[in-house]
Amino acid sequence: MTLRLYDTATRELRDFEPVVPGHVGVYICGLTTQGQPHIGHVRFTVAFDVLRRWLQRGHGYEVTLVRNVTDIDDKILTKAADAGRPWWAWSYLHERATTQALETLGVLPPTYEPRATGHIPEMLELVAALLERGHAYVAEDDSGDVYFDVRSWPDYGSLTHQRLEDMEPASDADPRGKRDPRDFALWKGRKASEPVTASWPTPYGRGRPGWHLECSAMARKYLGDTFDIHGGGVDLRFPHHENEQAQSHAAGLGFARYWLHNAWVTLSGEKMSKSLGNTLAVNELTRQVRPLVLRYYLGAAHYRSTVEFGDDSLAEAEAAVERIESFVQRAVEAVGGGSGDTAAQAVADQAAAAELPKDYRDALDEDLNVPEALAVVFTAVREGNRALEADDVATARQRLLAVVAMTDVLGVNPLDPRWRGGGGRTGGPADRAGEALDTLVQDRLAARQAARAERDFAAADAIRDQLADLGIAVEDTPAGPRWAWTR
RNA sequence: GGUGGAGUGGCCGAGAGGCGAGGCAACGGCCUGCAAAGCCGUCUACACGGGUUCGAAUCCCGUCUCCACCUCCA
Repeated sequence: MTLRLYDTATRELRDFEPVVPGHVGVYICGLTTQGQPHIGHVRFTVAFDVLRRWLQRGHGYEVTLVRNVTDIDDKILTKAADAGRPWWAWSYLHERATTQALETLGVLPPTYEPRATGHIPEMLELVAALLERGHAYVAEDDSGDVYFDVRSWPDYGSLTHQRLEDMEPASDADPRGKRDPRDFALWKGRKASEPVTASWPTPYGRGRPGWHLECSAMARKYLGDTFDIHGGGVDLRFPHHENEQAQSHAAGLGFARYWLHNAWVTLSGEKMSKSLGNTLAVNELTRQVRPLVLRYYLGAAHYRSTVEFGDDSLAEAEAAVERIESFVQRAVEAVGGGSGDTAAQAVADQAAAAELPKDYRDALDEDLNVPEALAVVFTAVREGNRALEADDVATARQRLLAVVAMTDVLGVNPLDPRWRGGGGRTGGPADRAGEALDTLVQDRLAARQAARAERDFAAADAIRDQLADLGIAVEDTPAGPRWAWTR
């Protein structure tokens, strides 16, 4: 089946066909570097991480994923100034924090992550093209601003299906030298109050890029004049993406062929955003739950559905994750012939080549229907558990490989080595401290087994209680007792 | 004012004319020294009012409520 994606521009599901057969170029934007990353940002990258993995694993495409960093804009300059830091230091600080948060959550790194400030010549090239074609003009007030002339571009508004006359002109915007209040800045002349380091020489005077222009310039540079997919959050549709499209098209470029937009994580029904101050930072939540659980939570809903963050959200996600993990763990032991990393690795390797169930493929092909794909995962988990109980090793093995392969595409594969080192529930000995702990716990478990053999259950339970107080849960299985972290 | 989205069982969350998605929670059973995990089963919902249809959560008309964008914002 072919992949179908919901395209914002046409408001319908469209069969996906890349420009270059076998290759897909994806440009996503939205990561800002004005502050600490919150789970709203992360949801966006998680959604497109699944898209990327599905394009690769499900369809064999070679994917070039470009995720931009807009490292200069009004907000960064303002916030940095307030903090008494250079704007570039401020931006880079948060860029690193963001990269780290995404890594923690298992978001694969993009193919490239270009910074706006590294692409000034490319942007000026676009400005020159737009001026030459009559779709831009230099402000007549000597400000050094260059504006896009929206009335010169009849198609303006087509991405978001709005007519120019219906748009409310930016109320707060300083009209400066605009011919029409809806014109937007391609380039901003330097103001005396702004640091010189935040300006570059141009034929129109010193200045800095306006928001929007960097994406047009960088997408073109790395993905070509016409590329496949452009993604971001719904709030970026207008003005950001509308303006990007207008300036790129007006410059004669084909630009994006599919527009994908993801919905919010809300808190008490309201969008989580920096301006509302109701954000949940990634590093705060990962103190409450394991990264794998947070990743599951953020990726479990359909990307175009709003997700409401509630008190029980993370606990539910944790229960769901543990259901998958506990099957995988039991199955690896039964099928892989051991519980060590070697057995797990062998299973992971085989899963990488395993066939994915048709229902699962169909679900993801239908505009990345992750919830439906997860239903297939859980069905396989149940069938696998049943097979384990019936000692049907062949079926258990088949379901195990399917579950591992399916969860891998969703970025929540419990066997993925990235979740080790404190991340994994099974707490496998990932380092020397872990090994030492495991040895000690095994010793206690042996003592408990001895007590149980003598039917001294009081003694056995005392050991279990002691371990429980330390956050270690003990489970008895046919293969013997097992321990795992409870938190 | 313009544009877009949503209202589903105790909760989360898919679906989009007929076959009980799935997860969590709860309850009953099996298993277990007891647990845990697992398995089996129970809880049969689609904002409201009309209509179309043999049949509507799904289509049509109307109403209500909520959210988002039009200004920085995943």
